[in-house]
Amino acid sequence: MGRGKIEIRRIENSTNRQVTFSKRRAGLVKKAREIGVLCDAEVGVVIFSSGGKLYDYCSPRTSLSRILEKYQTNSGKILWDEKHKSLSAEIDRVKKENDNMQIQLRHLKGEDLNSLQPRELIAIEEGLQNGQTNLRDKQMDHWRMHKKNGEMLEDEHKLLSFRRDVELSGGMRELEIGYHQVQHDREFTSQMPFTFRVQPSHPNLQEDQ
Amino acid sequence: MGRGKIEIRRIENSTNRQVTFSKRRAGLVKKAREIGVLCDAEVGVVIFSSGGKLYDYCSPRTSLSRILEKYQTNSGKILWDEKHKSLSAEIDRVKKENDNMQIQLRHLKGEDLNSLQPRELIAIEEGLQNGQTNLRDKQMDHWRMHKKNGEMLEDEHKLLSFRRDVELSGGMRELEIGYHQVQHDREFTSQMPFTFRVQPSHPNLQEDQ
DNA sequence: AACTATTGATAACT
DNA sequence: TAGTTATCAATAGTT
Repeated sequence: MGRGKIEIRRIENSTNRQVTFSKRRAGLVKKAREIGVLCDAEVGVVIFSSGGKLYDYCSPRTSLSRILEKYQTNSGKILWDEKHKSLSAEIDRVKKENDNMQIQLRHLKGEDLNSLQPRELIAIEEGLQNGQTNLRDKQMDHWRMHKKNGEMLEDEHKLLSFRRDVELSGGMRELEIGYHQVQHDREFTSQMPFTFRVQPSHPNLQEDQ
Repeated sequence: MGRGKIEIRRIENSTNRQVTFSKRRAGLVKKAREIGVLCDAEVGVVIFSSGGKLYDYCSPRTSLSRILEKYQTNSGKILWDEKHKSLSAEIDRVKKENDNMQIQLRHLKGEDLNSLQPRELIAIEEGLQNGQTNLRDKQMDHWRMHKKNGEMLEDEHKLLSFRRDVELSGGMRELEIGYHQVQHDREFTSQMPFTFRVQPSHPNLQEDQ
C-alpha cells in the first residue's frame, strides 16, 4: 500500500527503515486502538525499534501490567504469590460485577437489545416505567417544596424559570391527556409547573403503515 | 476500508463485533509481523477478546516474556514487583467505576434521588425517555419480524398472546396520540400488536390540586 | 468462509 | 522532518 508494492523483508536503507518504522508504528497503534474500541477488546502492544528504543500501547481503562498478568493467568504460567492471586481474583470478581452493570445500563439506554427476547424487553420496559414513575414523584416533591418555600404565586419569576427547566427535559408527560382541555385554560396552567404537551416518541410511524 | 465507512465506536451487534474482531485481529498481527521484519523491530502483541479469550503475537527469535523483561528494564517500570501496587490501584479504580454505575442504575430506577437537584432529575428523565424510545423501536422490530414470520392475520391466537405479553409491560405508548382516532378503527388496531392506551402514570394527581 | 466495493494505510516523492 | 499523493492493502457489508 504505497506508490509501489514492497516485499516483506528487512529494509536495508537505514533512513527508509527508520521512516517506515515511524509510520508503521503509528499505524499499528492505531489499529490496536481501533480493535479495542470496535470490538470491546483489551490490547497491549510493545515495540522495540532496531535501535532498542521502546514504544508501547495499551487500551484505556487497563494497563500493560494488568494485561500481562492476565496473559500469564491465561497462558498457564503462574509466577506470583498467593497475595497477588487473591488480588487478581478480586479484580476479576469486581470486573464481572462491573460488566453486568454495564449491560444493565446499556439495556436501560436501549442499547444491545438485539439478542433479547420480547419477554426480556418487556422486563426492561417495566424497569424504565417504574423508574419514571418514581422520578416523577420526586419531581413533584421538588415542585411542592418549591411552592411551599418560594411562595410561587408571589414570585412569578421563580415559577417561570423552574417551569422552563422542566420543559427542557422533554419529559413529564403524565398530564398530556389534558392537553386539549388545558390549552384554553391559562389560569389552570399557570398553577402547574409543567406544560402539557403531546410529544410523538415515534415520529416516523407513518412509514411503517 | 470496507463497503462503507464506520465510526470507531463499539460495534453493538455482537455477531458483527465478533466477525470484525477476527478480521482485525488477523490484520493487527500481520501488521506486527511486517513491522518486525521490515524494520528489524521486536514486537509483542497481547489481545483479549471481549469474551476474555487470549490471543498474542511476538516476533520470532524472541518470546513475550523476554520482550516483557526488556520492557521492564527500558521503561523503568518493574512489572512483577510493582504488581501488588498496581493490582490494588486497579481494584480501587474498578470499584469506583462500579460505585458510579451502581448509582446510575439506582437513579434510573428512581431510587436515591433525594440529594439531586431538579436539573439532575431532568437529565435522568431524559435518559429514561431515550431508553424507552430505543426500546420501543426494538419492540417494533420484534413485532415486524413476528408478523413476517408468523403470518399473524392467519394465526389470530399467536397475535393475541403476543399482544397480551406486551400489554403486561405497561409500556408501548408511542401510539397513544392516535388513541381517539383509532378507537373507531378496528381494522387498523387489529393490525397492530399493541393496544392504544392512555395510561395515567400519576393517578393520584387529583389530590395535588 | 468467500467476495468485492470501498475506505484506509503507506511507499515514494516533495 | 513533515506533508502530499498514487497505489496497494485491509476490511465492511454482502452472499
